[in-house]
Amino acid sequence: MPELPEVETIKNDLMPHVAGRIIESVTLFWDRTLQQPSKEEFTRLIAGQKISGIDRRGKYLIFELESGYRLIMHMRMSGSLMLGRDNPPPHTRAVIHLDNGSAIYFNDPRKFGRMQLVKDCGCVLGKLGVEPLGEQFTVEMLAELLANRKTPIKGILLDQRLIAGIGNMYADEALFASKIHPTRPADSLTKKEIKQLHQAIREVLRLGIKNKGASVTNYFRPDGETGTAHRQFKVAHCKNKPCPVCGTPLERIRLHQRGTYFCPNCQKEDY
DNA sequence: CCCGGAACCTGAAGGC
DNA sequence: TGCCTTCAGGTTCCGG
Repeated sequence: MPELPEVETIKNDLMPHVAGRIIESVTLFWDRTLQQPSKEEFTRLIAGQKISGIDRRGKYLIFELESGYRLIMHMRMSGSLMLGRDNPPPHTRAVIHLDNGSAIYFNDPRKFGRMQLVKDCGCVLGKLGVEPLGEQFTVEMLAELLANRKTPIKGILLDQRLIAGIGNMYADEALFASKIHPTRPADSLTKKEIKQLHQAIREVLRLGIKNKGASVTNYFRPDGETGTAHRQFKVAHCKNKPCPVCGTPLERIRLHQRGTYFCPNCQKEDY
């Protein structure tokens, strides 16, 4: 499940191979992968566009085109991008043909991933919250985001309108690292806990990027390799394993309709 | 405004 | 072995 570190890795891996290339055409194998504009307009507009760079905002990947257009992608649950020049792999939903004979395959078994071509990014990215690795994201800002909110803290971390890029895996990791129980009401966190959580969020995301993303399910890097970040996970997807800190069996609960992993000893429910 | 739940999808895993 | 059910979770939408 591509979250911020996975999308950042895709961006870094892809950049040297596509910067300066011209998109000759795009083939769609599953029409709903394209969100906007219409297939006809998209096909017409995308041909001949030169890629000047790639950016990332939250979990969105943004191809910057020299004309000013932006090709924005979201991998959702199972999407990944592959570089190649042979036959597209199984579950390829779209192919971006480049002018040197290579191609970017939009691979997405579950068909949840989306791409769209826009002139103004604002309508797609405008509602996103702060970049957790950016300078703007301070302890004070996190404190403001949590104030007066009764929602479980994990729900806040997953809300892309508040902080952009954290998903289920890294939310669990950040809460474990800061010893905070996932169901704690957001406004019940102490100043000290907020500071620990702030630091933990940045650390787990940076470690994820350093390890080229976590390949728990469908995530692959553009060269087909897996990331190694999941090997560093202390609780996420570690069902039935002992806590790496105290040895207590990790627990899994359902929160916000998501599997949530934590240590019942290190992350106390009461406060 | 907020919250919970369904929908979108397919493949893997678990139960019997 | 094989069929059937459940689960995986990012985002959007809808109803209360």
